Amino acid sequence: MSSEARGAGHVSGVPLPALPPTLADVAERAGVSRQTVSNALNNPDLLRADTLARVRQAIAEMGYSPNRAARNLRTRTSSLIGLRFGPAQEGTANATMDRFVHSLVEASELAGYHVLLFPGDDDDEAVTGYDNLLRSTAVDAFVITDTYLGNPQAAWLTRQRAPFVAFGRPWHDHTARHPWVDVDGAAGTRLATEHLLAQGHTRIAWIGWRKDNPIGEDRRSGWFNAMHDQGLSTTGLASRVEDTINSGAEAAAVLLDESEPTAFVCASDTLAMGVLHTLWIRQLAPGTDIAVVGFDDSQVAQVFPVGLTSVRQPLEDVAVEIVRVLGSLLNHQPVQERGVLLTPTLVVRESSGVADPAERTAT
Amino acid sequence: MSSEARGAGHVSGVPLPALPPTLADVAERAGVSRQTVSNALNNPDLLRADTLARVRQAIAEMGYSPNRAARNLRTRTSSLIGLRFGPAQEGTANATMDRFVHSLVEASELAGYHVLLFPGDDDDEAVTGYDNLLRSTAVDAFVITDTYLGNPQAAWLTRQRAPFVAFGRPWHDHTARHPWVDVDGAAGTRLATEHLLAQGHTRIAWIGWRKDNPIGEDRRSGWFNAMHDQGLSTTGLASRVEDTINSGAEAAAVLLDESEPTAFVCASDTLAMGVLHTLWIRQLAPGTDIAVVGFDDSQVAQVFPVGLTSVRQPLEDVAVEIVRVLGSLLNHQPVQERGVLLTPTLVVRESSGVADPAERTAT
DNA sequence: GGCGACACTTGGAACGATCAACAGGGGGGT
DNA sequence: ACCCCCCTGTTGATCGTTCCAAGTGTCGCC
Repeated sequence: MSSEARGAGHVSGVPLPALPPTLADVAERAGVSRQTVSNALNNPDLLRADTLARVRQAIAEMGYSPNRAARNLRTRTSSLIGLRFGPAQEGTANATMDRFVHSLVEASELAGYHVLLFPGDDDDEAVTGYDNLLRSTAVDAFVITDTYLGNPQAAWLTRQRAPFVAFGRPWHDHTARHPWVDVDGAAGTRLATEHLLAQGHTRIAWIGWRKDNPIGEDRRSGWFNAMHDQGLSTTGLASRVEDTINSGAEAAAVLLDESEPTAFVCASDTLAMGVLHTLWIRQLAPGTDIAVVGFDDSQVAQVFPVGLTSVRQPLEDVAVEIVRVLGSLLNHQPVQERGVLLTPTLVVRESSGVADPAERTAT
Repeated sequence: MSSEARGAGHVSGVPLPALPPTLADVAERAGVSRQTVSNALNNPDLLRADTLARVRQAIAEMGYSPNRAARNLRTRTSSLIGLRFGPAQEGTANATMDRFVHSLVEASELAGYHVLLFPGDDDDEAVTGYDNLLRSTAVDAFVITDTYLGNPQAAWLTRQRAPFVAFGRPWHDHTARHPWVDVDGAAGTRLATEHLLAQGHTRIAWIGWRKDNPIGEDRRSGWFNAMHDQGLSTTGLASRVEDTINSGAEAAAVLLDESEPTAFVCASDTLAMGVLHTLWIRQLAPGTDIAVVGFDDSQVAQVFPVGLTSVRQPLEDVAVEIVRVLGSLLNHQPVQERGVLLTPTLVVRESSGVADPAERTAT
């Protein structure tokens, strides 16, 4: 084992002693005072180069790492970001949350934060969770993920002056003043539609969610505007249904019978799976006879034998943005933008009719 | 708003003051000393009933909650359980991890713990993560989830005397002495096989993973033994492939051609999806012509038009067991069992040939 | 009435870090 | 030669809780 000084990522080969070393221990070994060691960690610029090196060596030799609790107590921070991890959404093909959490964990780590999960099946439980964590100063900030109509969580957190960033726009609440990060769904469906237009399709159908869902209407507008920009009619080419495979399959059947579209853009991969199902039943080849594009790039889309072309949300970027805004918030720096809107990409696979797309990505 | 005293779940309607109340504030209001308030929280038995009530009322009125950092510092605990949240496994139909994390979060909450996520793409990064969290006393214990052959994480944690519980048996390391909780995969596939046998199938094929995967071999043994218990031959009925849809589809095609099975038991839903694909191509109706059973009860299984019968791991129970063992470990109580093995259930859907199963569950 | 046992309560110290304020040394300007 | 200030590093106090050992009151018993 080398004895050279290493940085924060140091991993000692020896077992942890019963009581880990403290700042004072390191100070004594390095022949300096506690505060100097503290400065070596938090304000290295204040130290002379040789002193800094000496302290760092002592830190490395002893395998010292600052006690979290003590630091938290003194600085009134925790370096923890709270995230409600509600009940698993079984029964849908959507694993967006999973991917997002991964991205958030990584982005947080880079910014020196960790992610703390807490349960909460409904709004009341969620608020109780927020309240407990806030009162006990267990977390520095929150990330909230569902910003559906009238969600009381954002309003409650705002009232408590708790720092938080939302993944998702405050669709119905124009008075909301909290920072948010979201993905431009309309841009995604426009991308999908233009991808199909570029291949000569003119009768491109839409299968989306019910009208009261603002996210669904947003995605729909991308298809709608892309069509009309080309002077193409959308009459009879749109359907609004529940987000289930069966609904998607039925809607596709009806549209095929009544309007003879050559391509489908869907508000979700779940609906797109329904379309694929109908195509199979009718012996129509996805990609060759009829093109299909989904939304979310779910596991099903990736894994299916006929790869499903799908709009992919840049969740990694979303997480990075959220952490960035959170950082500004916590350092009392002004947050320039109220909201950040990111553009998704299109993952092209066989179902949209491009021969051997080899997982191409269009932007 | 009522002014009656409420318990720990109290949610105040008023915004949080700039500085939350402390133990001393509550003590002053209740006309007692700090220690008495502390006892009211941690050792209520020590207080006279009327004093306890008075203190509790003050706590409720002020919306007091003990400062986490101070408590952690003093007691050298954090009430946090560390869980590595590695890279998302895209490209498989498996969302087991997601469901497990949810269960763990809920079970932890009930036991007074929270779950802390940290990244780590490979073993080295994971160990670095463990090391940092341990040295800074940021977590009380760990839960580790992948116990594949030669995983150095368990050995490292053992060497550091860090409390941890593994989800998964230490398959290859018989010297391992750490506690673990796992699901009996063989029992699951036996359940699946016997379910098919009960419906008159005798030529039941197996599609599993490569031989070097002990989990796959375990699951295979359940099918194998169930068949032989009935005096049925398994010759030519087994296939070992990669865990992809395409591999499953190819294996199914070969088996159908060469051995004419009437049912398939698969080591994963991913492979089962492949089987379904081959059936579609060959115009064979799943459930009616050929029965199929998967493993993991993934979203795909639940969501597919032809519901996929699948073995479901009792992840909720796994989480509860893990937290229980963790609790014993942290309270220095002896842990009776080295390992806990839980039995999965079978979720019956259309693909196994039962008419209108209506999501029945067999145990 | 006094004494001891018991039950409950109290003030002081400690956990380990950071904040605030200050001490000594050296260099530059007047 | 003097003053001042910057640079570097030190000391005492503090965050809010729990542990420790001693204090106070009440009660029963002789």
